[in-house]
Amino acid sequence: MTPEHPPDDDPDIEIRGLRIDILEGAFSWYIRTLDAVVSRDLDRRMAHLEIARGKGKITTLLLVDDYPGIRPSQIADVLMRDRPATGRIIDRLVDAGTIRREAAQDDQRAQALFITDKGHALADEVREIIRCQEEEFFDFIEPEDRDQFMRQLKRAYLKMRTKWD
Amino acid sequence: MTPEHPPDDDPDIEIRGLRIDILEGAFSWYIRTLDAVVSRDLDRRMAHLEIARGKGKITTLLLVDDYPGIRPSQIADVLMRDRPATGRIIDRLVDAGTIRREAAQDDQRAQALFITDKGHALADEVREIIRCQEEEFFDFIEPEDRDQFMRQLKRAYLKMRTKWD
DNA sequence: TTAGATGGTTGTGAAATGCAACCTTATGCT
DNA sequence: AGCATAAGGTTGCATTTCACAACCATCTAA
Repeated sequence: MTPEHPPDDDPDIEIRGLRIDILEGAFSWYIRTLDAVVSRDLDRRMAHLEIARGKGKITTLLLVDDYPGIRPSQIADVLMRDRPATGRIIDRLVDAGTIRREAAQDDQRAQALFITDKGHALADEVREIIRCQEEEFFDFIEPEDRDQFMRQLKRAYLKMRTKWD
Repeated sequence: MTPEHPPDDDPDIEIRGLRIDILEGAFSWYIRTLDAVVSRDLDRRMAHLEIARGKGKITTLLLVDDYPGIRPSQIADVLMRDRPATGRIIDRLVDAGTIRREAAQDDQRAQALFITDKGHALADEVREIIRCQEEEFFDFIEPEDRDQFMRQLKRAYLKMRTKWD
């Protein structure tokens, strides 16, 4: 406890009177905890959509919608996942009738992915759900903090990617 | 595209030349993406530890180590998970011989959890791994950004919790 | 003493994850 | 040309997770 600090500035984290040890200062803990709650909330919002649950389908769907003919390996690259995982995400989207596989013209090994009408409509729904969640769920972030927090996240993301590649 | 912005200030996110649609401005996307990579890294660091993988075991282990006699329901509260999920996390820790269940003295329904010697040693290993990851993995966060980013995360976490309760 | 709240467990069904092995087509080197 | 190697994708496998609902036991308060 360091009551000198204004509580909102660098608060000691205490949950129901419990301290969480070293995790209190760990980036990983906050990121993982935030993720769990955000993802659960998102799952619920998408529960009726037959592409609910899991972490690559939304991104994949929007990518295919925006880039007709995009290849699975490009998607894997964005998702930072291996190809089997990416392939299965695509499987589910194809099964749901939202996207379609074709052989790439210039490379017989590769596939070109295209959105279907159903998929396009779904993509719009998904965009709306994301928009809603950003508004409703993240309303706890003060307006004046939003830009800064977003900038931090973007920077963290970009640097992490750089490291990854 | 708004080239007026200095690239490091509010960068447009582009991955291998691909834009990610509405997700580019979505908190959820960055949190979920960061989580995936952080968690994978952590899994690898803990792969040899028989409590690897998953999102509640570390917190639970440290809580039991710090608060002898803590109850499952308290842990569920910290983890923001339901009791079945928490119960199974405890199962795994018990199976691994790291903690022990007893009946709570004051309430026959409840359990009191205690760390074992093995669990205590493991908790120390885990703390060390967390420390390492914070240093090595998150080295992409500039030193001068660390405090601020951490503050943002803590605030977000605290407010999210408030909302949750 | 009886109804309702609280603490935990079990059962179920649906998925996701990462890894390794495998097939096919391009590409590059000699 | 011809052969080795890289790149694109798929399949199989084993492990784990997740949320929800139903269920049993105990405690508490009207």
